[in-house]
Amino acid sequence: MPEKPYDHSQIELKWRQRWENATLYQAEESSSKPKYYVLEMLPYPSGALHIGHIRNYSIGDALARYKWMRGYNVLHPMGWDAFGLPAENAAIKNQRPPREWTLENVAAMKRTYQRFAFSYDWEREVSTCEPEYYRWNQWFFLKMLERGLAYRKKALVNWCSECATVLANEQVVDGCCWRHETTPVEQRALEQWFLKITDYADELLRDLAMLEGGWPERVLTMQRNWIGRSEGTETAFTLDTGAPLRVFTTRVDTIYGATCVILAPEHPLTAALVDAEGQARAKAMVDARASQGPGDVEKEGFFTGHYAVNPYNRESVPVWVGNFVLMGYGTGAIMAVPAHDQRDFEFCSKYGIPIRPVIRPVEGELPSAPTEAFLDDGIVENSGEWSGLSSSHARQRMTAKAEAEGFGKDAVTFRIKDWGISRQRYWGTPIPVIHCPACGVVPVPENELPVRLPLDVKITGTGRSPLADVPEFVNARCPACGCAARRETDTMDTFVDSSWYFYRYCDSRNHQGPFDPGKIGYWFPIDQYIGGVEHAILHLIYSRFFTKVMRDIGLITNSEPTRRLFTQGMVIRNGRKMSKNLGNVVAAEEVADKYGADTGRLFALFAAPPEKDVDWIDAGVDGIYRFLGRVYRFVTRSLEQIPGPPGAGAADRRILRKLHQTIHKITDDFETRWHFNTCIASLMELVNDLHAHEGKLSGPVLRTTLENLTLLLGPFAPYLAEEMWEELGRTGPVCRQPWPVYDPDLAKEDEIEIPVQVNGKLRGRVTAPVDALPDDIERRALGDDKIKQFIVGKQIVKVITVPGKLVNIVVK
RNA sequence: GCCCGGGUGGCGAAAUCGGCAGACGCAAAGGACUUAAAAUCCUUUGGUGGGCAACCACCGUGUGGGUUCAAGUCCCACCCCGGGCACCA
Repeated sequence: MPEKPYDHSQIELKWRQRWENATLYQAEESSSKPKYYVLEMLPYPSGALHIGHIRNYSIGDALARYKWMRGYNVLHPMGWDAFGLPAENAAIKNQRPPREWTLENVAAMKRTYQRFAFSYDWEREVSTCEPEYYRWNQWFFLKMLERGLAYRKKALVNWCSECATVLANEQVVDGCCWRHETTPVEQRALEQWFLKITDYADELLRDLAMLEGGWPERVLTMQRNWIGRSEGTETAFTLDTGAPLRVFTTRVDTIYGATCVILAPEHPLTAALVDAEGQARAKAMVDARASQGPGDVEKEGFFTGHYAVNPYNRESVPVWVGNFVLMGYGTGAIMAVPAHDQRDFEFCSKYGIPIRPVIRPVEGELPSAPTEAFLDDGIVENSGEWSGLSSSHARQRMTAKAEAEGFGKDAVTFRIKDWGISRQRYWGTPIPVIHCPACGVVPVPENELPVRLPLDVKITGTGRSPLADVPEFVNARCPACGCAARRETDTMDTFVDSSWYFYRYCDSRNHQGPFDPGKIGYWFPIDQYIGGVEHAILHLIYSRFFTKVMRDIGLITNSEPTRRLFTQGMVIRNGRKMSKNLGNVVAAEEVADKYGADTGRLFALFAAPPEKDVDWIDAGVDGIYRFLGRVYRFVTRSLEQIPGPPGAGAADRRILRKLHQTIHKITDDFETRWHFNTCIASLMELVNDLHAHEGKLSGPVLRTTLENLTLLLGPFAPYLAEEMWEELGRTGPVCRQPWPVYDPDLAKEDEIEIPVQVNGKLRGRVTAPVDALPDDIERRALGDDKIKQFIVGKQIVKVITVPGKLVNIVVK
């Protein structure tokens, strides 16, 4: 039978048509099989998939197909993070309604997903911009409002003038907007809605321990730092006005070294203590901080003219205002201990404030004229009754005293702040409350949800929410008293949408609630979540928070959404992450046109191990295309050999050995480290061996080898595998065939070559049976002619024999 | 500054537990087929030196030390690249 050329377009078109209406990838609702929930992060529908997306989804898809073949009931869904700013920007630019633009993009991207044969259960598709979805955002918001987890306050917020909206702290990168990297974030005072993630700060931190082993250590560390728990003491100095001035410190053991107290410029006491000139200076500090990027900023401050009394030693110290003291952390005021805190040291040195050491090293002297702060714990000195105690001991005793005498207490502070979710934008979930002149803020009753986003809205991109200019939307009746009232016009941060979408997949058509808790009980937690490391703190903290709130509401029983997380590396091109914004994308469709989807998928996985960043260069894609063609032609021209008689030649044994070694390698990788680049390399080796033994293989061995090769290829190149399966006369989708079974006996070599070193240098090789005993191997090594040249006339000190690995002869 | 990654041929990479460095692929060179080209197939390909030759010797995993019979892999110090955090009291 002549070989057939590899026509990727024809093969992929044929199977795409056959799979179109199939239920191939649908998860079973009730099944005796073990469940497996594999999830890739849902994309923003920007219009086109690029090769960076393909890499992400090829990893998840290979895993999903492997798990099906291993007999799991697999849930592998996909959806759209469909709200967000680009739709509004596109609307301004092209005069297109955001919804139309978004739906078109979704349709185009869905076609690309299907073209690449990603195995999603599209019956469960979720799009966050649909009222059926966002009504549950609103519902969760009302639940949080009931529980005091959603609240409103006037706050200094991060404002991006480019987005014309507020940003969460997590969305500020290097002092600039995360989407507009050159636009500095300004501070503005606005009434904002917040979700009280700080109520869960302790639990979010503690439960990271549950994720240990299943999540990358790097992500756990980033979350720990972000939550930023620190234990210390809150204690009150007494101002000369008689008012208390509370400070937070982790080093109360150094308080006898406090030589001044410093307020944040926006601290309420600052305005109360200083004159108009001082207030102007403080305001200038706040503004300067907002426009400053990261990096070392010169410490500045001024004396308020007031003093405060240290509660421990009754000493009166000056009260300063300092630009480096943060209002948002601790109490917004610090005691400055220049001898034992480097920042305080810099500040006090600059302004001539005394530096008084009170901690000495356990083995050493109290420094007399320090040139930098001594930061370590040590022995407390010059501190009255506490002198002589160790730092940690002193902290406990001194805090206990504060508590007993009522001027202080144990305190824990967090770096994480409440999550500001108000956005002055149109294309997002309306916040379901009504502002009534009589009743104040009134929640929209549950049975009136969803509060629908009006669709015919003029988007201008100026300052306030476009919804404020839609009278039919704004004008409402107060649900409580019925009088005329104004609807909230802010919409929610889109990170709310993505905080719970993976629950909705389990029951995406439910109209009674966000989902049926029983279905969550079956599918959760997610067995494997796959996405970019750029979401390590934003999405991955918010969604953990939502899970805990949902649990406390009684909707679910799990405390964490995700058992295992895999963060794949970025695809870099021209030195930047591949992104439509940066205009450096390689379009998935172009690769599929030229080489086919299978080649695109395989190449994305072959370039590097999946956790590593890859610099995208097109060179190399030809090699993958050649490989797939080589496999296909080999199979088609081998078909007439397959009915041939059995045999037991050396070629048969060698191919079966290689086959089982390959099965072992790939299975092991799926179960452990996912180095699909080497999996593909091992398939290439197997195919190279097949070519080397072409014409020498018996029919049955040829058949079993080609069939298993097809199954091993299935998770990576689904189209070609399906076509080969059919050519081989088999039926049924490849992704539902049992995974090949590794036979260690067949994989075993019978004779191996063992390198022989003399004094650590490779000098020759001997062959020995694979299970030869060390004595036997050593005898062969010492008897080898080549080796003899290196040891003759010398004294053999010792011989190290590692069976199956090497022999090292040490001579003198 | 602190905390993670990483540095291996011309290039992407491999070496999973301290045991033959460079699997697999790209690119390149040579050859077969072809009127010719493409495609395909075969061969060579870390560096230096030597040999007609199958080969042989020496060097080689960012740099310098160390441990070990044996180091890309472990330890110490340093350099460079990428990422995260960065006045968090």
